[in-house]
Amino acid sequence: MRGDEVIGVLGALAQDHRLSAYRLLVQAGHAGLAAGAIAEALDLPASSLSFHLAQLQQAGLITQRRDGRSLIYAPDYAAMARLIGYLTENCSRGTGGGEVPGYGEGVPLSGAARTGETATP
Amino acid sequence: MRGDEVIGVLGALAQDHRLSAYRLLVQAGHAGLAAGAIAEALDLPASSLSFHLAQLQQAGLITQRRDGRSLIYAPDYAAMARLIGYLTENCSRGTGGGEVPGYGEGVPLSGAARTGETATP
DNA sequence: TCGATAATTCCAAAATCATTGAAATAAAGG
DNA sequence: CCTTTATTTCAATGATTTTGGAATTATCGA
Repeated sequence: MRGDEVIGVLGALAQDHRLSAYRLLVQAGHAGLAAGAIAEALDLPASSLSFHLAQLQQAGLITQRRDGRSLIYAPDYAAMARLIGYLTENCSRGTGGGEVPGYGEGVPLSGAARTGETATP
Repeated sequence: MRGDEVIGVLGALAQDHRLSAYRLLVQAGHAGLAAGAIAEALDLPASSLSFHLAQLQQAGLITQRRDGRSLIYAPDYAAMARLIGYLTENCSRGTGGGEVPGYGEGVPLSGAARTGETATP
């Protein structure tokens, strides 16, 4: 995941209406929710919600599909997995490579870092 | 971790200079870096960097300590761990609780979700 | 105490982001 | 074809964020 993509995903989630909408979609799971249902749940005007959903979609966090008159939004779990992978690998303890062996708090590397797993298989 | 704290941390990281600064500090590890060293590495005017470091500190992502004339910044790994925990528990697959048993991709619940931990209901 | 160094805080301009009503678009159902 | 329902796009407005120079604060060494 490139740095500018990460910024996009973080920025998309760093807004209360958008984080709420995303969480709602995660709760709804694979089936997703229609835009109207989200607007009602979050008590937002349709046009405001549309703006926020576009941001989430642009960041790759959610997908859109049409079902009759409704547009159904659902989470793209892979994007979140990639974000978590990035943060774990690039922004967490044991990541720098500059630590003096035997120094520090003695906490071993966490699973993904130790095994060299990446979030984008 | 409360929802508004998460927004604060995400917002703090969702800016390229700040994400770069934070990554630099993670690389530097526990020893940290002086503000001037960060400013030089990122090629930023001192006052701009100061603004960004304040944002990161306010979000709890970094700590500040004085060493002589220098102010040394270092990452607070626990804050990042909490963010990753929140995203894993509240924003990832298997988190909703609304899935039909036996349906879906057959991926089992992750640790925190399985044990019934919640991030702040 | 003075001068130099390392930073921050202050401030105003510039840029970006969020919000909303109204108009436009798309699909369904008479 | 016309109406209803669902949602997006547009344009205007207000709010927040980012920037960087100038002023300020803290520390050190002579």
